[in-house]
Amino acid sequence: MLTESFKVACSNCNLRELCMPIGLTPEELQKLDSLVATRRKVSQGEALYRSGESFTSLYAIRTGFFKTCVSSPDGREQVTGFQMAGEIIGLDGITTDRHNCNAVALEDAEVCVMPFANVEEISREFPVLQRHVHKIMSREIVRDQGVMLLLGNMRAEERLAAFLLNLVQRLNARGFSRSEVILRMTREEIGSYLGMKLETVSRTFSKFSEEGIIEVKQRWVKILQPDALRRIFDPESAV
Amino acid sequence: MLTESFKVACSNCNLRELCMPIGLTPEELQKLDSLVATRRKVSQGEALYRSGESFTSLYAIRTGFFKTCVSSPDGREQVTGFQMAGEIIGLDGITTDRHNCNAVALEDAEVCVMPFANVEEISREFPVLQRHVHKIMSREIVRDQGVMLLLGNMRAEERLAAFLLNLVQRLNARGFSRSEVILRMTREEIGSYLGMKLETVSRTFSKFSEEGIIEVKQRWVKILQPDALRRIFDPESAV
DNA sequence: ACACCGCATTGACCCATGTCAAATTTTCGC
DNA sequence: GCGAAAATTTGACATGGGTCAATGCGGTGT
Repeated sequence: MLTESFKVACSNCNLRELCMPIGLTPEELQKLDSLVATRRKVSQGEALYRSGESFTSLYAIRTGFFKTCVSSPDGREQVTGFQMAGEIIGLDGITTDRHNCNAVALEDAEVCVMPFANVEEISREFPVLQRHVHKIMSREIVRDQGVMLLLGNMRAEERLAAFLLNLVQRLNARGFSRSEVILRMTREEIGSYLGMKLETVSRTFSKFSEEGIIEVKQRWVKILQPDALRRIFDPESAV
Repeated sequence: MLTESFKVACSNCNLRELCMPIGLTPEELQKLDSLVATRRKVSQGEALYRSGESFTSLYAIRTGFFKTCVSSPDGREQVTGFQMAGEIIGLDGITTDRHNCNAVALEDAEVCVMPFANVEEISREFPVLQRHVHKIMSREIVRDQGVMLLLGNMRAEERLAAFLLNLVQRLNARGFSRSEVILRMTREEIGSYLGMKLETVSRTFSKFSEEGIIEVKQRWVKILQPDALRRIFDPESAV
């Protein structure tokens, strides 16, 4: 029993700085512990939630890697994001009390289930959490605007360069290498996210590889010249 | 003085059902009145806020029409949305305490200035407002995902059809015609929003016009066959 | 150890949309 | 009102990325 409560406590979680507000006092931290009701394991390929299901909770990713995607009425699928440990998913469900996209695990994963009623209740008496929730939602809005910029204005190479840089930057913030990645998603999923076909993704990887900017072997990618990627994405930077 | 306080009161605003939670008691309504600090007029072409400016307030549009846009490091501009009366803008500033996009009036406009500190304070003691704020942010996230789907998967005709349908639907909710619109934005701005060039926007308008689906004369558009537009956007619907 | 199957790569060709250019209409400052 | 500037339309042509098809690679289960 003690071990159980120990296990689901944010106060003891090594991802706390990623999910939760920073610089909390011990008492504040304790309040946060009641946010998380349970944990839930999601195995590779399984959905954490699906579009249309009723919305009850937000989820903090503890381990694993997810994609979120929406589909058009005629079945075309758009990946709207890739999420990793420490990120919060489920925000799309708040407006209509039903989820508006699918969240699928790209590798075996575990999430902290935070009933949204808890989140709202605790944020009312706890301004630091309230502000944090607002920031998380706003951050998602800003991220989405960045994706629109990619999709609306950038060419294939720029999209893929931006994608790789973003990915390693986030992995690096979690203690992984800033130059090597094992992609958890297929070429088709990358393409869907970036608004291009899987063949184009593959070709663009090959092109970067021929130019010596990266080294690719299937899912494994090594970034040899990060500055070259930055320059593709933003010709002015790092010139 | 009385007239002043009368003027900025949500409780007397005819747009209340659009901006604010519905079904409030008179006392609740009165609480809401302290949300809005002042009004601000923005004339056509002027920015309500710009990327990089410090964030202090959300804005409820009272009259007029806005676009929001982000730019890439090398200056390419992406319109991320068009906003009309009753809609809330400024959410992008919450994450970093700085605005992350520009909001520009496409016609003379007036907004209600809601200092975000007020919003947070009042929503702490007022769960209905708290929920409402969360829903507004979530709605924006869902809208953005829909735009990603448009940009990532749809062809020019589908994008423009979806754009027109969305626009008249929102105007209709505000009491305007569901078949006639005067566009407040240029072909270039529509194109930027939809990820296509202004020439393509113009050509697609002309194509719809030749097919008898709409009638276009510069900024004035009349929708003759809304079902045809729906079918373009979603081949299954309304067949 | 082998065979299968999903994923990735590569090539050849094509098309939707971008690019460039010119003519026309509308808007707006003076 | 007039003239300049901006917005729109339309045409001719170019091209990035899509489509279709064949091959290669590697992980998985038996």
